[in-house]
Amino acid sequence: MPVSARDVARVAGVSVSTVSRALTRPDDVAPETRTRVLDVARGLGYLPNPAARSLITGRTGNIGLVVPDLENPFFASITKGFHARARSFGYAAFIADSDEDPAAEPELVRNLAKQVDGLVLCSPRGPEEVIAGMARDCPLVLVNRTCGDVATVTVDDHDGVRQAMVYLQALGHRRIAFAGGPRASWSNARRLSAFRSVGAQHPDTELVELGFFSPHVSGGTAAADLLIASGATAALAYNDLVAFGLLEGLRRRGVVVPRDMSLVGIDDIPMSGLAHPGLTSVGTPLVNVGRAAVDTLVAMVRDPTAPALHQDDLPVQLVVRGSTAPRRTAPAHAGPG
Amino acid sequence: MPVSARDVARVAGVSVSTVSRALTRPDDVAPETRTRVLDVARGLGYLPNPAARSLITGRTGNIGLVVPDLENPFFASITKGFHARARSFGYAAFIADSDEDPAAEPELVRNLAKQVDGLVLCSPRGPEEVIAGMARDCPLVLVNRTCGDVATVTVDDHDGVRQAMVYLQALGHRRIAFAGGPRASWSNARRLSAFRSVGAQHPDTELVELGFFSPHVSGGTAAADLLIASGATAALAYNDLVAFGLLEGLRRRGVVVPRDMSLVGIDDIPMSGLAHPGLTSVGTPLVNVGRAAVDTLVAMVRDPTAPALHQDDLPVQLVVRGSTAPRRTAPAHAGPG
DNA sequence: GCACACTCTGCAATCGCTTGCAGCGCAACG
DNA sequence: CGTTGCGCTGCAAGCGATTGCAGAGTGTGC
Repeated sequence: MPVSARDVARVAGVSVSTVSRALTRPDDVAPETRTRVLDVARGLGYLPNPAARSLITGRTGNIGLVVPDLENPFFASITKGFHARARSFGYAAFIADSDEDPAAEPELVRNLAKQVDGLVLCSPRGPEEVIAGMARDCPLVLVNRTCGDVATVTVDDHDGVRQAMVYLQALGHRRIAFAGGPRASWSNARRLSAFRSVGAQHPDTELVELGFFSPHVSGGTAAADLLIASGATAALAYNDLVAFGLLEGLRRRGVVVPRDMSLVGIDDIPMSGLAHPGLTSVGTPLVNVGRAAVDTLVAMVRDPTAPALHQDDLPVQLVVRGSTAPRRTAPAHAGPG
Repeated sequence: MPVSARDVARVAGVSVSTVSRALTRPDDVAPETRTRVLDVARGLGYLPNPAARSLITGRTGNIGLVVPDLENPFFASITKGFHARARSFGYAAFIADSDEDPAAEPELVRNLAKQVDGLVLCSPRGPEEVIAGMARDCPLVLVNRTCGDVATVTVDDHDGVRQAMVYLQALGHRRIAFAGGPRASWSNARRLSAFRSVGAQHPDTELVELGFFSPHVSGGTAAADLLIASGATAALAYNDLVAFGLLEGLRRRGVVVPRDMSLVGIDDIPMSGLAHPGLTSVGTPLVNVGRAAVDTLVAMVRDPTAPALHQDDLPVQLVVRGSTAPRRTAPAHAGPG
């Protein structure tokens, strides 16, 4: 039933080699032979068997993406960009979801390693040694994480946090809280350190670190009461989901955003514009991150000898919406000052 | 660098055949030989080359999923379920995003067909003939769509719409609008027909069809003014995203949900619980849909002769949140009745 | 007219694995 | 002790493509 190069060869009256060449190196074959072969191939609906091809060439024409959670809009957007770019390069895309389990990462990578030309590993949670090990299994690009000289794509977390804090300060906030993400998260470490370093440059502003929370809505709801108790008038969340959780938790306690509390998220996932109030957030070019990762990977595959690329600190841009407002001068339980 | 069966054979002092058998049919090999081979294989970090294996067995160990939009939380959840189930069966997962372009569907399927044992095609928009054609390319399972005797997984749209409308009627609403999805959408056709048929059973309730809209938030915002003009006191949206758009559009016009208008979505995507007010929605078991699709596909692959499976009308359950309320007896601009 | 160069095509080896078949050794049986 | 049967292993033939090499055919230059 499936049509092979032999069939095309027979019908076109040439050898299999010629069929192969007509498809892969058209210039090596006489024009009229080429068109005849290609016509027959098209007519028969011939598609080369990728397994056979990959067996001999060593290349698969596939690349893969490993993320912690496909349902998380942050990774969903990256995945979208990844697939679109992969397709434009002619690559098919494998996907894997580690379910936030660091132990699953190396297993997924190993399973995929042999059938891809390279992998993108997104926000891996595992230790450095493990990541270095995976990089040995197959060409690897890290997103939101660095590890030795493994290729990377990262966003400018520091500048993002800076933009958010400068903006909150401009609104008059002088006590700003940070609701962190997972303790083991590389992004969280970066954001937290940016939070501290920006704060250190503004002695008139007090910082409050609320702690480490799950990177989901539940993390934010858990942090909400701590935020209220902290006395801060504004908060920066590890990401938008945590910010949503804060929003929800605050609402339950009757704390009105942005009147009583300003809230800033990070990532600007698509739903952030839909919430009410709209969430002010540090806009990350999510789809571009996916694209950039593919570009980096393709560059590696095409020239394996080149030094690892590092597309570091992709620019971010604060998107101001309804969750931030000037600090109220009167206490929260009174009317507007 | 990569270790092949030959390497394992040499080290273990056996032939390649024995290595192969030790891995694929352990019972055919003497216990001590088997353990020796397996130990050596593990020690060398041997993993069989999937291309070589697939070349001869005809099976790839991969399955694929084609969706219209990975960023849409609806499909993201299905994708998550798909991947989890695939992995539990030992399959690796290809993913493809048609970007809502019906013409892309057959192309993506064709590109993937040779390297998967089967594909799941989610909410395809293309015409029947094209879908039937794809089903010829490789084992296919349709989600949210039927086509001849191609295997399918569908949810009980009719009952979902019925639950929503019965609930709205119980709240006193007697003029109910439907903001439809894309004209070519099979799901929309089903939901619309359910809307009509349920309405027909309740002569005291007037139905208003607002028209066809894009299945995104933008579709809902576009429909909002039509909804206001319709005189309806409650609306059912094609899906949650459209409902969000309605919510936003109504808010802009000062129409308060649920006080002035009750809103019900369909799908109950994860973010629906986070919105404010929380969106009442027909809960679809999204992750289960992904799982069910994989189960169906695996059954097909294991027994290609069996008749196509149809997991039709997976049960749905209305989830009531804050976007629905009893109909106000006084006009909207007055205080509560 | 001959040699040489060049273009195009086919032969055959090869990628790494699976699998039918044959062969070997051993135990049981007659 | 010879035969049979069985359990285990190796041989070798593929799977469907790619590709180095050789050879056929044509054209060019001398």
